[in-house]
Amino acid sequence: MYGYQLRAAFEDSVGGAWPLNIGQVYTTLSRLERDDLVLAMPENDEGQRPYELTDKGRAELTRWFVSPIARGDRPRDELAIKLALATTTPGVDVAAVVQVQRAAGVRALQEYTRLKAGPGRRDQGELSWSLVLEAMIFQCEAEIRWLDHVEATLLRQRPVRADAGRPASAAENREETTA
Amino acid sequence: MYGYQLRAAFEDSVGGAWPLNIGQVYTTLSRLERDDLVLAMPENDEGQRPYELTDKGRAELTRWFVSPIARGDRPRDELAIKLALATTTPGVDVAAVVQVQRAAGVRALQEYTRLKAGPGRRDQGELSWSLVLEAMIFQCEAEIRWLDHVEATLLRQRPVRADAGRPASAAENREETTA
DNA sequence: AGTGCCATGTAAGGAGTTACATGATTCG
DNA sequence: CGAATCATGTAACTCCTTACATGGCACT
Repeated sequence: MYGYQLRAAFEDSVGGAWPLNIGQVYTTLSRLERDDLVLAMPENDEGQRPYELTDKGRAELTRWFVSPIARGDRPRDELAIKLALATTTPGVDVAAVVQVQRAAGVRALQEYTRLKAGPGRRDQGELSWSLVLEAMIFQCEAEIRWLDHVEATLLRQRPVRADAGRPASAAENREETTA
Repeated sequence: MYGYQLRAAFEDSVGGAWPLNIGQVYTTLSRLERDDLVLAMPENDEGQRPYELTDKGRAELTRWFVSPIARGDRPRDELAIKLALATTTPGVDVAAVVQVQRAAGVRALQEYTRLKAGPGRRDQGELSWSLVLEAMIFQCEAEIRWLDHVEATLLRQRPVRADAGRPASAAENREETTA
């Protein structure tokens, strides 16, 4: 395939959930060629430059498919980091942070559910796209459950306060937080 | 705080789940200073260079705490992408990919559970660290449930085959897949 | 004639990584 | 004395992003 086709194939598979920048496709193909994982063919009559997998590239691809993704090379979970820092930073209303994020999660879940119930696609990418959508739904549900768990933990930790859920004022932050 | 302290504070909060490279701390502090979000103080007697939040920086920090993390700026889910591509790439044994990943997920979950039941830390970072650990547990459980769901969907799609779960051989990949 | 899509790239920058260099202090 | 830790940085690189530049081709 050539660059544009690769992007189209990727975005078709994930149903447009993660758009892929075309510029990155070309720079990545250059690196792959440099590392002998793909081979650039000469430009054809239509002005396109298709690439082929080398044996090394095919081996690497197979390795990727058959090895599990290690826990270690997962990206950091920004939400978990935010909550962890919120509990260790004075002057931050953790309960408010939890509530805001939970509401956003519920909204996202509704949107996903609406998409899933929606028209459905009549093309060959339907299966892969619905798998991706369901992955997002499962993740979103887990996030909401975790936030509920966090809230319960906080209530167990410090007893209920009358003003729980109220956002911290800028004034309080100025008074209580430091670099 | 100065660079080294910031890293220690971060790693304490997340319980060492995500190590933070010290080099990145300094380059990031430089960018933050350039953007007027922090202010570098002169080197003190112990040869340390503490930083202070500017008003702009404090406002940005508050904004981060009180706004939910948008769905759009989540990193791509490599596992979902792998499964999506596996279903659209000829010659890939999707069931085998699911099984390998599921087994890894179950192993990870056991490890997390062991950690949670473990000694526990007697310091002030105990709460935030246990929240992070539980976030990983919830995510891991969701991943396993999703993989089970994918497997069920595949069985509904194509009927059961006698050799399901068998990894694709390199030979088959060579014969059946293309760039 | 202009708009939009196909198709190829480049440039600049953020965020992350590993690796390296340098000096002070502390501990066995 | 040597090794580890504290503390500050730099360099090179990957991956990803936005933005820009260029040219062909099709459709109104």
